[in-house]
Amino acid sequence: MEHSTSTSGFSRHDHDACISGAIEKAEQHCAKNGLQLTPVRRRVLEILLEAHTAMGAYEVLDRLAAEGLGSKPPMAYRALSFLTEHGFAHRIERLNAFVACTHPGAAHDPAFMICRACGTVAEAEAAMSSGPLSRSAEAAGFMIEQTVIEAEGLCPGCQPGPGQ
Amino acid sequence: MEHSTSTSGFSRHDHDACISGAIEKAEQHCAKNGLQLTPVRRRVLEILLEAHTAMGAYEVLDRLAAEGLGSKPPMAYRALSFLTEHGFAHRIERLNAFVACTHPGAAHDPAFMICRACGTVAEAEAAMSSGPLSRSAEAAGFMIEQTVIEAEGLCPGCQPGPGQ
DNA sequence: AAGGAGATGTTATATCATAACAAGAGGGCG
DNA sequence: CGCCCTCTTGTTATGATATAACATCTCCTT
Repeated sequence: MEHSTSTSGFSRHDHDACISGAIEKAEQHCAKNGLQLTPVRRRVLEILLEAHTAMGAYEVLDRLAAEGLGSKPPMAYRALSFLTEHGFAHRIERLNAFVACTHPGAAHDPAFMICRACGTVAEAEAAMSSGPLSRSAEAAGFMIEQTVIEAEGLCPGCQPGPGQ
Repeated sequence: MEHSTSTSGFSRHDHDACISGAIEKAEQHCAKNGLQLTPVRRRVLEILLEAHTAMGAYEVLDRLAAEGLGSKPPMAYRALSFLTEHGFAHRIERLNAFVACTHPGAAHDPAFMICRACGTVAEAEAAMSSGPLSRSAEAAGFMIEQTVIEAEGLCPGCQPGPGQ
């Protein structure tokens, strides 16, 4: 497996297209599965997509409140739950924060690279079935249901070195 | 502990020896590196080792308070910080909880298997350098400093099926 | 119109974590 | 010894994250 495009979070890209594309995919997925992408949910997804970085629930809530879409914690948490349950966003445990999924719809076992300097979060495929953890689990007889795989470090743009 | 063995790390082992061994290793490491394994720190490590499962900071604090070793959150958090900073314990991000390290001293990049039924946490070597995340990071030019690898699922003893 | 399912709005509270400052213990050294 | 320095402990207060519980509303179905 090789798909360097899945790690494009650190490279330049057409951000408007990336946002509208993700929204469109979410709409299609909801239409197909009888889910409601309500105004609040849609707006939260847009907010996450625009940020292109992990945002805390209260940070999202502040934006919602500023737009009159809700002012109490459950409003943000419920929208974020909906988005994460249906694969439109992911929770980053390390940061207690949320990030829009960069390739929604595709069944995946996500892994994240978090830049500690600029806060950018890039998503990659974990392909757990081939990893060392999977082998440990098999050896121990452990049945994996969900995985959290998060790497923290420096993205290419934030690394020191010649030319910086 | 009333029993010298228990089912942990998903397999039976001599729990008393596992505790005393870990404490001894911690003492040696501290002596060698000029660190102070004070009564509170030592007791918190023992508590984590006895539990052999992830414990929340306030759960640890309750135990400390019952023993007159401290009653305010910073007491527990400071001891836990010391233990995690020096590799005697690990934080489980998924659970906002802490677990004693099962093989302290060895340089490692830990991975965890968390049983959602019984709460047991087993530690495995992640061997990140050989995993898919490492390849994605290399492809993206991302410099990994720390990793969080946590699998949630069912341990052998909690899986449904014949004979259970 | 009645009823159900899902979504929203609100109150209150639970849970997890740290900033900031005061005070003690112990060592090194003039 | 007396002073200073560092580390640790003790305490107050607050910040940050998250959810339980219940009332209401909308829309669809019957």
